[in-house]
Amino acid sequence: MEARSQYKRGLWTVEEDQILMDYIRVHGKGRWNRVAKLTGLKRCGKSCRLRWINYLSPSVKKGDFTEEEDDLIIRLHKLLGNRWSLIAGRVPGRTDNQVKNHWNTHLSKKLGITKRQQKFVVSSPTVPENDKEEADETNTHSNNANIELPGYDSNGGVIVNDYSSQSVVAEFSNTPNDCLVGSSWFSNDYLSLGYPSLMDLTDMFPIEFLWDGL
DNA sequence: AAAATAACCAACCGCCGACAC
DNA sequence: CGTGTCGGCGGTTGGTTATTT
Repeated sequence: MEARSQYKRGLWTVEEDQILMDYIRVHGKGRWNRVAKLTGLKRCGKSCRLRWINYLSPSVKKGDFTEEEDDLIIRLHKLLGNRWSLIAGRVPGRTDNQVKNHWNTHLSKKLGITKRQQKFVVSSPTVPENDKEEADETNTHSNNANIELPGYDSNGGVIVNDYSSQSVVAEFSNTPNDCLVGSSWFSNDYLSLGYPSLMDLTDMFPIEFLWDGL
């Protein structure tokens, strides 16, 4: 058991960075809890790992996000929701922390998205009244309650299979109407209003499958 | 110039799943 | 099967910097 007080917290110094980089040069990545033991660095394994991944790794791109990166992140977030590691995996040189911070401080404001709207509720079979209203506005020409898609239930929830045991019915907040996914399977009707965003489709399909639609 | 407020972002926290024993 | 360790994730905090009053 690690005594929390034995480890230093807060911002990393240049000296600490150097120690960590030296360790990784010799021992490679991983086994983060050994760093403190082998180097005397007073940082816990988690802190070391995070420092490497988010800052020290040569693959990390520093500096401002470009318009292209912004656009990519926006599209990916529409597709994946708050799955920052998945999004970051598609934005070369950016970490999940960078993407998350950039979204929360810049892009969500730019798009006028509140935190509440970013979240979705799992296992709730009901649609919030506000969302229902918005859904109706955006989809007056169809009665979506009668539409059933593979993986969806008739209440507008999506049945998310984890391929092992249970299924859960997930409920989603609205997504913006302009669907950027090419496949007709993901037409606007299914993306707006009470219908789930594409977020949990990643639980049903490989990311590569969804990625082709971007 | 100083205080108050907002914005930014690095780092921490709690939780979870995989794995070894 | 239970337990401990490790790595990974998303949400949140808090320190620093920039801007406003």
